[in-house]
Amino acid sequence: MTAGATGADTRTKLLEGALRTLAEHGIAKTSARSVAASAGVNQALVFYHFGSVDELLAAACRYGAEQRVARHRDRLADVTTLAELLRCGRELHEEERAGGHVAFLAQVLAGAQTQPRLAPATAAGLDLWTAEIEQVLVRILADSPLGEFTDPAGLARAVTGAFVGLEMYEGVDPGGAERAFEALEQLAALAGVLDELGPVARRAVRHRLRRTEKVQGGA
Amino acid sequence: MTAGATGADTRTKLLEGALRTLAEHGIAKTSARSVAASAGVNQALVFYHFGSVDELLAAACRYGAEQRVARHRDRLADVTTLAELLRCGRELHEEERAGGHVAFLAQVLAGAQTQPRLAPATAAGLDLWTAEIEQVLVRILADSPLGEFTDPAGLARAVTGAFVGLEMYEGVDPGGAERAFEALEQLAALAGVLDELGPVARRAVRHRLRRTEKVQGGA
DNA sequence: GAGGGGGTTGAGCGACTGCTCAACCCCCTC
DNA sequence: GAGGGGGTTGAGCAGTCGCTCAACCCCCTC
Repeated sequence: MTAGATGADTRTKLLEGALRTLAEHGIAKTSARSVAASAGVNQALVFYHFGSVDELLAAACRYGAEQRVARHRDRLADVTTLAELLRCGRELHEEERAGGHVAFLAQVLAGAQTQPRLAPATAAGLDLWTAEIEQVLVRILADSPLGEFTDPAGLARAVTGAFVGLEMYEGVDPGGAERAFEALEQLAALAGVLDELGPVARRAVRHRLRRTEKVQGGA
Repeated sequence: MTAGATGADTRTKLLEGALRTLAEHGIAKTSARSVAASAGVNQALVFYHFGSVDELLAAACRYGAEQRVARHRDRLADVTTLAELLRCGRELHEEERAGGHVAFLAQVLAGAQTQPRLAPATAAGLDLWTAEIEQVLVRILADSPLGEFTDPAGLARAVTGAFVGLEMYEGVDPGGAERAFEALEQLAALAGVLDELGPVARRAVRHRLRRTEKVQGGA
């Protein structure tokens, strides 16, 4: 009502209103007026503080990703096993889905496909997760025979993409994500087997990889 | 121009116009007028043939998924290895991305998160892919020691979700999907190792799984 | 030739969009 | 007390939205 505030909290109100609107109503119905209403603020302030709706969404994307990553960083820091990483992802899935805290990323991600101005911010938001996951993967692969044959950065990107994709799939067909996570956890257990086999596996893997590369090179 | 046509091809014109508009301009800018313009048809026909924009999008989602799955079914039928499946996915990624033929699914998927009327059609479209992938997985796992420990249906859903997620990630940050696919292909090679180890691996996997279940049950 | 129905058309309604703007409030500095 | 600037407000413009509708064209049946 009054104008006594610093104005910085109006910015955050708008950012959080944008995240809420994105998650609840989707990017198609996210407008200056709907975000402002969710933030309890006049719609003209969107343009005063951010210049345009696109810039607000880009800022909200970064803001939301930073918040979420920071919130889960501690838990990810404890992960040292592939199985633990999957359990962590599953918990994250269940916790955040209720609050729609991951949904906003999916919405902006869809919008960014055809809106060049949103793409950099969305990529930055996803990269925040990818970087965090890469650190975990490096730790996991450090004392595993798999370590020398995999690229943690590429794998981290695959994990981030897979998580967002699964999250969206779950949104339109609830219940399937649980089975997917269970299947992936069973697969993760197999990786543990290689750890136990040790040098034998290491030699077998090396042999197998050479064959694979030959086949790929010949095609 | 003239009205001599059966009217059925106006329907398909609209469906393909919808797919084109979704892929090129995103769901936020997909309207009756924009789709009709892309189809070279009057905008009122959207409501005559489909009743509403939502219904057109739902129909287009099903139509597009069926077309794409049918187009790649033959190639998937030849896949008998995890490595081959990944190579196939990579080829599909590179071929379709140029034509935006997968992008429409991602767009409708995002819209369906908050638009209940779109969800069933989107889920059906994704399930078409998932069912196809599940068949491949069953074939792959048939004579592998992994077969008895994994759930093909859950895994298929994970694969579909991961593919769509990666596709969208690539859309906002091009170039990373290649590294992701390479990393996954290296991982797939490891699965082949287990095949070669045969009964030894089978026993080790069984042992490992029992331990994993115990840990999960205790937590 | 009269009638009818599937398919098509352009105009138009009310609602909503991004964005602008003059006016205003509050607080700080002179 | 005068002035100024950051922050806020409601009204308003031009454009697009989903959707409706009366009119129309073509072909088929009597």
